[in-house]
Amino acid sequence: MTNDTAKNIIRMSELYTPTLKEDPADAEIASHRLLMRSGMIRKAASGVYTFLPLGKKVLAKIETIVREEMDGIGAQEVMMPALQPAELWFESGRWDDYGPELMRLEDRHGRGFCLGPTHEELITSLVRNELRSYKDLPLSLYQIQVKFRDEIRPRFGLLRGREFIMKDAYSFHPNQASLQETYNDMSAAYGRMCDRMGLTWRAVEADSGQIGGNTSCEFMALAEAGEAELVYCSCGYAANTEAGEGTAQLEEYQAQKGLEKIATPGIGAISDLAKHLDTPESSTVKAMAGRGTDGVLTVFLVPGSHELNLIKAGRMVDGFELLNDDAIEAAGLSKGSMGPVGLPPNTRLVAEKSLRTIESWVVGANEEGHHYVGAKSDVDFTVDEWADITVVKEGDLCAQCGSILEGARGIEVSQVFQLGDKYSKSMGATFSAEDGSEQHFLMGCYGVGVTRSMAAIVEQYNDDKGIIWPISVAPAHVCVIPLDVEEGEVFSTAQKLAADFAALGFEVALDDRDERAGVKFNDADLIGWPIQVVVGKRGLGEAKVEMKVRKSGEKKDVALDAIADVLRDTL
RNA sequence: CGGGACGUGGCGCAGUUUGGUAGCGCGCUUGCUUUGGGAGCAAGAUGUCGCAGGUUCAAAUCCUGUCGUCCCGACCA
Repeated sequence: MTNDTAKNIIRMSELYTPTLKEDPADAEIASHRLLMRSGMIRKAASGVYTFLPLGKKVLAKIETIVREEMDGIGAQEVMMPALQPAELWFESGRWDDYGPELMRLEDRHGRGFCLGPTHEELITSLVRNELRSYKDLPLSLYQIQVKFRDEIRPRFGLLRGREFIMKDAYSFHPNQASLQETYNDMSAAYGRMCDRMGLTWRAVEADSGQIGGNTSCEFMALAEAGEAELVYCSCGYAANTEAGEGTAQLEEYQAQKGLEKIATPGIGAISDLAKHLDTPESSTVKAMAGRGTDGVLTVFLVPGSHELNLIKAGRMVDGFELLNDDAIEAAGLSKGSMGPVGLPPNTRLVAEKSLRTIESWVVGANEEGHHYVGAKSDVDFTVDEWADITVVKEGDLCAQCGSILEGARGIEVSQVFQLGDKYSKSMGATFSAEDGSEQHFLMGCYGVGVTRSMAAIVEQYNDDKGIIWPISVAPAHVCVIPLDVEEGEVFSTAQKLAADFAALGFEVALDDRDERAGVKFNDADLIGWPIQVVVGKRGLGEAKVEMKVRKSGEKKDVALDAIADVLRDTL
């Protein structure tokens, strides 16, 4: 055994891994509870965590996977500052647009800075001076670095922190074809990363949010604890519900001869209305009123079973905001019984396209305590525009193939965007094209939540005993557990096995603590080593050790001289 | 920011209703015994009861303010 090999063995007697018997009071979801209990992380403040030695090892594993995939598609690693001058954010306009989520501060001279929540500004300012010719394009740069976002509500441990580690990559292109090519390479690399981390995932169509741009795709680790909802279809279509499109399956309210006003005293909510009429919510129509920056009153009609998608509404009406209760009244409308019949003049009426599949609508009568049944489009009211404006949901029909969409929850572990020229234009980043003209770069940006991925993996790999790390990200491959650490055959055999495993290239932990068997077994299960090799007097009498596979729980006795081979075959 | 809950040794909690000067389990220290799934016995150490005011002879307990934390919502890579 060389000294180098010995140094690579994680000695539990010296390792700082304070495991907890009980769940911490402030941790709810599995990843938060188990990462805390296994001594991998500790909280410093709400949404701010320290990574202890084992947690740090897992992070390093994830980072290695990310690096290998980035390097593999020709992206180059850089390191940008977390502390960024405010001027760059003035240039892009995001000093104002980003809102309170941006961590702002001043230096002693009163100059403005922020702690970077993302790095489009920084990287654009970097390359605009040095990347001058189309001959140098395309170029992809990335970094793995800490980010800061002053989240409204940090939660779920590592899933939504105020400080977190992200891999962010940025690409620069002379034209759309080049951007598309890199975007495709990145997407493929992201899929491979998820696979290598062992995640069960789906790539979904996404909204591009605050980052800007148009084409965007999110990589979701499927998990009940996830904050995102998504729909997917057997044809391959998948989308975040905030971005996706589907056709709502609606039901016709009992055939009506014509418009009929009915009294619905005290009924405001769709659920109450549906109950009152003994009809499904999907046979009713809900109206939502708001105004954009142009001040025109706009009423959106969506099926009672569905929600209005405010992102889509905002895309149709610039600066759209829903009216509050006072404004509803001031506009001459009645909250709880709003509808398309008898709206104030000059109201813009937009209806969800799925509503075309039903003829006779149940709608509000714009009069408190009253609704209409049997309202018909083009007879009783006129829709100005039919559009996709609902939040898609499970059970809707796929916009691409017409099959029924399935629903799931997911953790957004990464996202790819095509930014276009949003930042190169606002920040004046240009290059000389082949024909000699000055053109704005087309950009892409690509993020991976490294710490979030770690939590997502635990969400998918745990049981009532603890974490079950996939081998690719485990803090070590195998833990050798001697049941006696006094001088003697048991301990010396365990030490030799650990050294042998390490010499063969395995990552090894040795639980050389003077603890009882139960403590070691429970900690090993909690920490989640993929393989445990137990060395005890009982087995050693027959020259055997016990190997336990954490994932399956399978235990078997293995002859000492065969254990290395069995280990290799199992890993 | 709205709604809800909670801050008591390192961790998990009781005690607060009805004020009387702080307790349990785990962990920690020492010793003996034990040793294949979170050991037993014995002896110990550790608390400005989040913080600041106030009421009272007396405050963990009542009142006011404040800070922190978690959950739901709005928001968001």
